[in-house]
Amino acid sequence: MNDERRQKLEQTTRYDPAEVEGRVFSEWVEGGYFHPEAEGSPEHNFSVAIPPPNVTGALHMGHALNGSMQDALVRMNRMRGRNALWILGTDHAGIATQSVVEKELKKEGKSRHDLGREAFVERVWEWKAEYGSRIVEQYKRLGASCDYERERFTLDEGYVTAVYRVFKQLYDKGYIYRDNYMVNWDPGSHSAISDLEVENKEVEDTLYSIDYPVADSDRVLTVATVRPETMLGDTAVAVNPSDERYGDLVGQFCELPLVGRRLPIIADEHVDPEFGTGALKITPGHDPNDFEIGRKHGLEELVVIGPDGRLTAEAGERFAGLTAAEAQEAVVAALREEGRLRAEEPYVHSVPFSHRSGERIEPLISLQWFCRMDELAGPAIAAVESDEVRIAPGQWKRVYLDWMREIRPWCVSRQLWWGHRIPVWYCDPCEETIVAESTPQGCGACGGELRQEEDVLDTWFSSAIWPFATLGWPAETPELRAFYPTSFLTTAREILFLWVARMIMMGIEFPGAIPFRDVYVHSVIQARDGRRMSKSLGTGIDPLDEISVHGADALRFGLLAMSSTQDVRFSDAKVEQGRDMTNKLWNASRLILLNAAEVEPAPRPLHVEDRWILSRLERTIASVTEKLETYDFAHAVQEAYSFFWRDLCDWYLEIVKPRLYDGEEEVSATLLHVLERLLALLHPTMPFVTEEIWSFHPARRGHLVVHAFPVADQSRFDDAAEADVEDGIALTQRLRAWRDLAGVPAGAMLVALIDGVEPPEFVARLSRFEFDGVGAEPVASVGPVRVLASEQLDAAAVAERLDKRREELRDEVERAERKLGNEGFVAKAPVEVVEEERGKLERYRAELAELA
RNA sequence: GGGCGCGUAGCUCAGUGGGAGAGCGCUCGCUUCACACGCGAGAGGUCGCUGGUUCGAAACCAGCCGUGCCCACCA
Repeated sequence: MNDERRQKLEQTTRYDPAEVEGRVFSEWVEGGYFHPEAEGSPEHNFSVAIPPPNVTGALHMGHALNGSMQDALVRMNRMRGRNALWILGTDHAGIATQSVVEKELKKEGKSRHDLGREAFVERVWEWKAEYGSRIVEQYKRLGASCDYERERFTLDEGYVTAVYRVFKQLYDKGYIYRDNYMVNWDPGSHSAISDLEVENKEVEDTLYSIDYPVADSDRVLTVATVRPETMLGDTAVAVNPSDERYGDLVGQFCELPLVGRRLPIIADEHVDPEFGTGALKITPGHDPNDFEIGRKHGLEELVVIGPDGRLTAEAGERFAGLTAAEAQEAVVAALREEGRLRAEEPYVHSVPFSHRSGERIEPLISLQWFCRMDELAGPAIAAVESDEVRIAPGQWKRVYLDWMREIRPWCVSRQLWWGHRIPVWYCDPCEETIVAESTPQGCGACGGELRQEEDVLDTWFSSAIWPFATLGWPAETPELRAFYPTSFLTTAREILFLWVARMIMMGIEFPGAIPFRDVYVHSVIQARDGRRMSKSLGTGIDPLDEISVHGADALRFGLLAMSSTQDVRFSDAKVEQGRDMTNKLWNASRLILLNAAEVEPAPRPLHVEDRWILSRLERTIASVTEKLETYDFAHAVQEAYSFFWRDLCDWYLEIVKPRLYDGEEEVSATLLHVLERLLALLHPTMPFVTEEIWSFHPARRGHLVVHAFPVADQSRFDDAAEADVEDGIALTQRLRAWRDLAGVPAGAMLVALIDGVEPPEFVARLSRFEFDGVGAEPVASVGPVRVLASEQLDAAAVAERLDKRREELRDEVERAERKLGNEGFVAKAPVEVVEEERGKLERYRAELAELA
């Protein structure tokens, strides 16, 4: 350390993350530490594919937690000398990105249709070029050690190749097909969306009961509906086959009010005889259940509501052109007028909404592309059942399996412009359909001109191949050979089905191997009040703000410390605890670095406390490592905290200060050794402050980011030293407490004698006692310490203190006696437990006798 | 309707069969030569309720109450 550096260390009494983080991060990037060569095998390397954030996105707490966990593991494995790759990139996020640019256009008074498809897509690319890297920059603020040189985008050139290859192969296998089918139509984004993008919410509607007259009879069938406007598309009325009330009507017809259409009365198991009158109107065009029933019975599928949410000509000229809401009003009015409305009552039920746009889903029949999932699901189920892919915590494994076993076809087409345009071409003259990986020259059959499918693929279709497409698949790249399968994936549970399940299926189908070994489903960080963190609710907490105020290490520590398997509320206190820790790390390091003699770091124990701290250090290394390896980040960081704060700072540093100030070589070497190992241990979770401190460490040969990760040295475990020092600490605390309660001034030195074995030297010093007192009368006992009378002591306060202690001891003795007096306990409890209890009882009795 | 969680100190949370813990907050005392983002000492809990298993339950089982999430096509 030169004079300038030493001066900086001396003068900086407070750790300043803002001054450190940018500088240190640049050093890492310039050092190329985050960019591994594509060498070695996946078994020896360590790789993680980041859950690609949306290009439109800003870093939120979920990313920050997720990133802190991934970075901890990537850094730990990099320090272990493994080739560690953290793949970074962003997702084109079809609907989200398209909406952002459409909003921009709207400010200019234009719509995407004014621009036309090509110009609009061009415009989105421009937007992406300008704003799309924001979130990547934010990951850097967090300290994420991603490979920024290998950044990918789900719409970049190579990625499109991979997506088209996948589509074509699934099509050739017969999994992908086109069909007219009931889909979730999102009127907000004007597109079909998948089941997984639908969110059910409780809504209060009105349940209308409507009389449908039975043809050639004076009977009526009363049906109930919350959407009377859909009756215009009714093509049947159904009853349960076992329902005796209607048995004679099955096969007959009734007449649809307002329209006059003859509706067959059919029998279907799906109808619940208990609900309402037990008669169900069937609208195959606008209700998923009715659609199923309609297909089963070969009913006509009338479309009376169009994709624009307005009634179609099919609904009759009286209603055509109205919005669904207007039509509902008109239909109800007309029914009332005709005396067909039997009842209206408030009705609470759950209704599907678009997760994307928030609008109420309009179930529609439309021509879409689907992917059959059964065949893909089989091996993906087996992989998880056999723990080839391990999902933790355990309950999520079952959730995954349950969902996979019930998997349904996936609607993969979206009526958007921004995304992977589906690689299908149609030849209108000869009605040929061509699926190809690249644009065909013309129709092979008739040579005619081709027209590409207008729809794009669901964004999740491209994210499903993320772990291997990012490594260059379908080309056989060195990256793919070195880093696939990846090692680890961490994710929020909300995308377990949307993303994780699909990656497993695609990984097995295409590269032919699972995409990752371990999946860890992390907790959700809620707002401080327990609500969801969300921008629209105004409950979001910006990780960048936290980093600006407290530093990235503080936020990382806080998030890891508060994370667990259950959802937790964001805790400012935990981030502040992390901030305090960075500051204290800095200051404890200053104490060591500025005072240590010039020696090589090495364990050189002279006293019991030296053996103790070395033992505690190695045990902490073992334990923290084990917890990181099992994704128990919360306990990992809190245990490291507790070793550092309590063992090292509160006790060891206080104990050895005099030796350190004396320039003793042994303690200097030991402290430098402890500091080196501690910095390395903490680096994966608190990378900035540890790297910065390391830059002042005399043993530094290179950056800490590639320093060896410590391996616990079990030969330093020392039960005897730990017991002796822990006893000394306990005695010190009792003496301090005794002083406090007896009202002794903090600075006063007391005199005492030791009865029996001398405790470690530090006990007297840290409790401000002199154990060589002579001549005076003993006034109290604290363990083996006989406190002697002196002018510092107030006799009344001492007496009160003694009374209190006697009271405590009597309680303890009584408790232990009661327990040992229980025959069941003595007979059935393990011997060690009983022996331990006997030992306690003896000690309490002895101390009580002393005080009597 | 099915499934999964949670209910422990004022707050946020650990703790899964042998004497209730952490961080923050609170009280008292410290300008002790690394750190007041600090140091020392404290106060504070019938572990949601009821029953059961056990020598022993915050922990295991059952029921109840409260609360959160996921899945599901009863109009």
